[in-house]
Amino acid sequence: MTDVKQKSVASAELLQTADKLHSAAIHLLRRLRVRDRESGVGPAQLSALSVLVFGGPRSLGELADAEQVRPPTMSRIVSGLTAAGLVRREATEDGRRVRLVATVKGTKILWEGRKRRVESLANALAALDETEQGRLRELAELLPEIVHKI
Amino acid sequence: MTDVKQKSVASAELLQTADKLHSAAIHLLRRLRVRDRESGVGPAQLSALSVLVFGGPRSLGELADAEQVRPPTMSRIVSGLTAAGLVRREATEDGRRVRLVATVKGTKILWEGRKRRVESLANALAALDETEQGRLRELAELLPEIVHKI
DNA sequence: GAATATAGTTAGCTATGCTAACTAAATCGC
DNA sequence: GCGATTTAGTTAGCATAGCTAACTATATTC
Repeated sequence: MTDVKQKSVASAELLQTADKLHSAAIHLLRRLRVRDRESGVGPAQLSALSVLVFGGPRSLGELADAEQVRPPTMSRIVSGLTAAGLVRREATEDGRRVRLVATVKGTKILWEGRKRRVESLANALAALDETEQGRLRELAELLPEIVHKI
Repeated sequence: MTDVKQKSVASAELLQTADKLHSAAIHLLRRLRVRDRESGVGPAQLSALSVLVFGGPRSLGELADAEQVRPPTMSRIVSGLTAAGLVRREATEDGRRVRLVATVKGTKILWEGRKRRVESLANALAALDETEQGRLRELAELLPEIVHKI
């Protein structure tokens, strides 16, 4: 194993933690993508749609911020969503802004995908004991905060 | 909020957990991708490279399985890695198979990326108390098992 | 009212997923 | 031992998703 100089001291464990989270995130998404593909909606579209469904209507720029992508990227994601009839663009008083709203169809599709995901994950969780399930639930609560701070 | 019929009973909490993990994974990767881009190596390439560096040499098919992608996808990822001089293709006794080996340069680049990631994540973790840091470390151990079972 | 700032879109590049169809090598069956 | 089948990998072609640069249109500022 190559010897690498470290600036920080406490990094041996954090290094492993970071790598495991990174790797787990990659593989988790790959697994869930298989199920998500059944909806015919891409992962980025699904994630953006979920913000609109659970967080309510907002402008394209706000949605781009929430999803941590650039406006042109979100513009194209939204184009796909509107073409699929999952999101509606509404005009606002400010003629430059749009208000993006999830349609009934979009809301329904999102809930169905959510159901498929939890079925997949419930399968995996069934093999864990209750203590581990509880810890996983804690992690799910903790992660958004951490991600927000990166 | 739309009313959706549920097949399973215990899903209320699992539903939330699944969704939060999904969302956290998406946003974690988006954040870390910013740092990973400094290496000039894409996320899929980086992940495949990490398997070769930490798991040792293997064939393209094995690598595709490990990364849960189809052979053609892995074939292209490996092409990028070899073009960048990070991975070497070696012949085996079986003329159909290739042995993929991380080069010294590839190993070095991976370690540098790992360092950048942990610096980003250490920053985020600094805002957590030690109890939470410990729990996070435990969960990072748990995640790969779970992902494997999905 | 002209200059500037802000919100989104369009164009064009790269990377990464997929399936279908192909090549080449190994193995099986007779 | 030789044709048929199986296996490993590649190539071609399509879609999604990231980005920057450059553009349009609307608001705001001076």
